[in-house]
Amino acid sequence: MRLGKREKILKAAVKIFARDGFFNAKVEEIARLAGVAVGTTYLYFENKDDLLISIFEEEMLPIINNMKREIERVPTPVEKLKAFITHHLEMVKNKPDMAQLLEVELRQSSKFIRGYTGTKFREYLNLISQIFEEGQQQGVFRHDIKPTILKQVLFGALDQISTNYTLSRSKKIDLLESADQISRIFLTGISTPNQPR
Amino acid sequence: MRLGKREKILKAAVKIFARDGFFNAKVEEIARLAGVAVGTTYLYFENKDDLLISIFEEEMLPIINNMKREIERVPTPVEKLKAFITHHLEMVKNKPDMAQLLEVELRQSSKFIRGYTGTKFREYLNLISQIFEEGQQQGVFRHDIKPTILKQVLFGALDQISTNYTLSRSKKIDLLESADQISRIFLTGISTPNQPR
DNA sequence: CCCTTATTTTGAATTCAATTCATTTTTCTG
DNA sequence: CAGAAAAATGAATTGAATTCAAAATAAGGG
Repeated sequence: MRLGKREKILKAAVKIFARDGFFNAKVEEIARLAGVAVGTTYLYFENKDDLLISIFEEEMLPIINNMKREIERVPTPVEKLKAFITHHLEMVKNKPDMAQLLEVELRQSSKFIRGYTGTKFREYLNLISQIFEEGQQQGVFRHDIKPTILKQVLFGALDQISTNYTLSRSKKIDLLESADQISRIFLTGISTPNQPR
Repeated sequence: MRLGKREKILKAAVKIFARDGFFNAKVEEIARLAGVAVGTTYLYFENKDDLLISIFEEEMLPIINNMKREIERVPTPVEKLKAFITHHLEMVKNKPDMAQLLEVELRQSSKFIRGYTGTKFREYLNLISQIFEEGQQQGVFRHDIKPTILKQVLFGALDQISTNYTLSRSKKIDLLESADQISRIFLTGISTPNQPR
């Protein structure tokens, strides 16, 4: 039938994965919540891994689009990078279930582990390098840093902070403050030295 | 018996985990390679997770000690931090099996996921914040950055680079170059602004 | 409408590996 | 060396992912 049996399963999987974690989530539970038989799940997805990867790829779409919009809201590369950092951590705060899925659970999928990082993830990372390259062209960012390395370094930093936040039961950590600190470190770190006036 | 049945199992587990990955590794194989029965494994370790965590905690010991030695080799906080970065990535290069275990497979253990990060890991991270605090006291590092955040941000950056290296089949990535780039970004980022002379 | 064929769905049966535990083997003690 | 304690074994249990023969549903075609 047309009206999204696949969608139902995906929605259910997000909930169950978020509640129980990828590993403890039972395919049978997902099927039950979706209102289908276990076997049906395997009609739409190869296996549990594939289910997780599919969620990832699907959920990344709006996230990437949001981020692009957020970035284009401001004019300069410096502001764009700040916007990226802040917005990324805001997302972690606002959609903790999804964040947990993407940051923590995803790493448990063997497909992810085995090198297939997914198109959408790469696309997300490339937003960083694009901003950086733009800044280099305008002369505001240093030329002795490679965009490919920078994008990983910045993402790694953000991801570590996010993971830490997601895992810590008591949400004492102030993500907004973290965003500010990261911006400080990186913007100073990558900007061309001020001309001595 | 005294002569390390536990040790044998640990050694075997390192090999099998590295070869097959945590998830695909079979406890039976580990037992076979160690020359014991499956059941024996469960006499020394609670379960597969515990085996992984134990490897981690045990292998971290020499790594931390090495790192401490390496750091103490140089006098200034700036050089210490550079040493940390370089040495961390050198380790990744020299012990890829272990690196893969620690970076990638470890994240698949549900115990790790569920917040128990392990004492040794925290100790390793704290090496960073200690260096940084020392630098702050000496006035060479900025005071508007929190050591707790910096240690995560720097580790996250290193870890992302490492993971990427570990996963990429073709070892084209030059870790030494990455170390240099990371040093540049961070040292500029966290140092107190040069006095205009 | 009814029959036939194709498509979708089902859930019981299979499979695979982690974990358990009654039994056996080894070590220790007096 | 007997008997008790400790350590080790591996066949049996368990739990969950995955499969697949059978049932339900949809789609045509006359």
